[in-house]
Amino acid sequence: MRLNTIIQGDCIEELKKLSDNSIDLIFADPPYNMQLENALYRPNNTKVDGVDDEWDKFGSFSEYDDFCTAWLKECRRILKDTGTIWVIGSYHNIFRVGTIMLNLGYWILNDVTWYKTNPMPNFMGTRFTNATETLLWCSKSKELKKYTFNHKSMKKYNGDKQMTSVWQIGLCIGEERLKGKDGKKAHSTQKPEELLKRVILSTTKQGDIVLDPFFGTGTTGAVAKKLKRSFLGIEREPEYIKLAKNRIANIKEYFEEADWIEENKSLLIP
Amino acid sequence: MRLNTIIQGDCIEELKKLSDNSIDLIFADPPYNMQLENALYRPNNTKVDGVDDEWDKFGSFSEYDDFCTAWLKECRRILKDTGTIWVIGSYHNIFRVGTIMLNLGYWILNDVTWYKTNPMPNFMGTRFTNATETLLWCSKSKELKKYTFNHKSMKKYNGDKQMTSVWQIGLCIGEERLKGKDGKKAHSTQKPEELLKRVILSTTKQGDIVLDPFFGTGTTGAVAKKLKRSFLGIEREPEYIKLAKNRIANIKEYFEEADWIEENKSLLIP
DNA sequence: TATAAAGGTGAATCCGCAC
DNA sequence: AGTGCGGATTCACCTTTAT
Repeated sequence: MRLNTIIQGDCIEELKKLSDNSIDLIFADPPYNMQLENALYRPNNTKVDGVDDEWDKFGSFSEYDDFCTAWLKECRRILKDTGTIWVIGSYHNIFRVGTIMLNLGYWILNDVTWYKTNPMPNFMGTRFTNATETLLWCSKSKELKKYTFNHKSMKKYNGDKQMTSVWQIGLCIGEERLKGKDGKKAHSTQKPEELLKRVILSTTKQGDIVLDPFFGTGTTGAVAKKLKRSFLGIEREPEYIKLAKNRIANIKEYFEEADWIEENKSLLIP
Repeated sequence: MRLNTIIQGDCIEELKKLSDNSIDLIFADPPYNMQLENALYRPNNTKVDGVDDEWDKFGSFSEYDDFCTAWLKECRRILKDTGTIWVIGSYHNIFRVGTIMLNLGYWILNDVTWYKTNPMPNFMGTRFTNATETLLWCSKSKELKKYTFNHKSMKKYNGDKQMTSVWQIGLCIGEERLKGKDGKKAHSTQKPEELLKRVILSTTKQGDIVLDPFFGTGTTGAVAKKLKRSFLGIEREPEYIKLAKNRIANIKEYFEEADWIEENKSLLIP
């Protein structure tokens, strides 16, 4: 298995080619199946540039369920027994994803809430501001208890208090947000690096292999590199792969990990 | 239909006796199916008094799914077209509940995160502190858009900023927590009144009928009374009913609702 | 140059009535 | 069910333009 590469192809097909029990961590940011129908306008009459990508369209709940069952089943097969998986979603899809994972035998360790510090408001005043996304962190099964969790590191990272399942993190905007040649956002759902930093720092050791089956513009790969983990990405769109490769190649600064290293000396690769 | 009463009996059987399109709001706090097998101990070897009630035990996912499908189906039948439903749960059950609701045709309006200000830590350091529960707020279907949502009131309640889907509220402890004759907590999962206050204030008008099919020790009834709404409770355990009746009868103070009244004059009952 | 004002934007299931 | 139109509706943060 060649590491630190991006495989171009269909997620399920490419997952099938990977070996049993070979991956330490999976981070998956699948399509949410948002079911948006009409355009949304702000109070000043500008149009919201929402998600209307083809990759987010499914014909029915049943189609979406079949898709998720297929890739989640492969993920469980290729995960090591000490490995865990993270799946991120919104209320549009996370309940279906959670049920499918439970039915496949996954064991939920935490439902982590990404509490957005700067969510888009509900302009019409018809609901509460939707301020969260949910991450499911799961082991392969209830019986497997030797999964990696760097409790001390996360406690230190959190100001010497045990980190909770609520993570207050801003949206990916500004410098960090990748732009296309037209100056517009290159990917409609790029995740903030801080989110991936917490994921990778908490649930991998140095040298572990992190797989992202919906690689997009490569936030998982970028953070893995900055934290000196190996990564493997699967992505269908050549345009995203191009951006991701360039992004990762240009990384020259690494995250400070002094605390983590201090607490995990025995895990370090010589 | 006699209002402001508690019906003793099986939740599903009693729901079946209620009329179509007759309820304005449902708040449901069903069994979570926690699947706790071994006792949990604190670092000092004291045992954690968790949920170990018979009513929280189900033989399998399928049994739990059947149970939830049955009561959620009845709830959808008895809700008015302008009504909505809230269901609270944890990661143990909320994904199954959410999927069942979607499959029954409910339409998710928000997934509200109850962010506990004082959650129980993870003593073993094996996971992140589980600091949330999730509330699903749903209408009967996608097409029904005339549900009650007191946007302005909630905005005022929240310091003149739109209220988000994250509610920071403490656990129900201290004076508010009902105790049995032995001084121990009377109910293992009593919810804080602040939670119900936000639910009822945001999604009912004065005089509306609020149904709680898992009434327990009556937090829903108590808050409904304090906010001058009518309530209807269903509860199987006579012991809980006794406590709830006494609790609600003793209420003499009402929540201040000046802001709400100011913003909703047209809705007031003469 | 510095500060202020104006404009843009983010995984969004976002109106209600008359015809 | 679809269309048209009057009217009510937003928060944090970053970028660009104006003073």
